[in-house]
Amino acid sequence: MTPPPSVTPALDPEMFDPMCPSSALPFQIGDKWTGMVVLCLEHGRRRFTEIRGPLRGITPKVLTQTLRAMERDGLVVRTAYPEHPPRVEYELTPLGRSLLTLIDAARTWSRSHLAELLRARQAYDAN
Amino acid sequence: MTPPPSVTPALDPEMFDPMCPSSALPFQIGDKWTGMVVLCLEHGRRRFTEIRGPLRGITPKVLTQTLRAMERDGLVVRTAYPEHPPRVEYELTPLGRSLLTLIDAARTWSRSHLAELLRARQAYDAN
DNA sequence: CAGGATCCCATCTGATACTG
DNA sequence: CAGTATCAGATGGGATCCTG
Repeated sequence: MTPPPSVTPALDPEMFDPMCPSSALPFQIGDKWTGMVVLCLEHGRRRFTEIRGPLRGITPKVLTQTLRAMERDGLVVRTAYPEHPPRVEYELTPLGRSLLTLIDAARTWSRSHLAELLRARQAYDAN
Repeated sequence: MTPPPSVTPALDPEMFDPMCPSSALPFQIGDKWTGMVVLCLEHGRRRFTEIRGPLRGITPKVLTQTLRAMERDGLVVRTAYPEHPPRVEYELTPLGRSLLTLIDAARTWSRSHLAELLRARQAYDAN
């Protein structure tokens, strides 16, 4: 018997390619993982472990820190169900969802300019 | 005899109000000071000390680090004049100037949503 | 399953002093 | 003036182990 599936389709575990140079972006949403968490929650709520999947290598402690900070800032709501084993779901608030426009602006910038930045960096390092 | 004025009007030493909650923004351009440096250079090139003014409290070491990183990424060009005392000017490249659109997106987001974020934070901390 | 508790380290930032 | 050198502190992120 499979567990009841989330309302939303499963997250692609490789939605954040570690080889993608987005880590070179000259801007960041919140802390290191905040932007990726927002994207994980873009299409509906997710459980703790579900979010953890695409965030390759994040430890539970750090994910908890990230989610707590986001909850504090009103970006996500946390819902704990009194079950055993426990189940907790996180969902974007409208405020959290508003960050998507910023992430989109960042992506647009990247498509237009990131290659140039990386070229400049290589050229500089060649000397 | 006053020194030859920069091409551009002087920077307002209080253009970055330390009491302004922009430090609470859930996003950041580059490192801590990068976004502010971009804004300092928005209207033309500036000398090292000129940039340092509005960036209250930045040490020369950190400003140098910031500017070097920006030069590496092709965001600014550094021009040193062989004079005594030395004179160095920094100027945004078109790539660096392209960040202004992102900064603008951030500002737009702030105007619409930052107050709400701060309210959520206060409410959370009240418990 | 969803975390809490500890420990540790790298990085970032700043303070201070000095120099071509 | 525009840095460099050195040192100290804070902070963030991660590894590991443990638990309701």
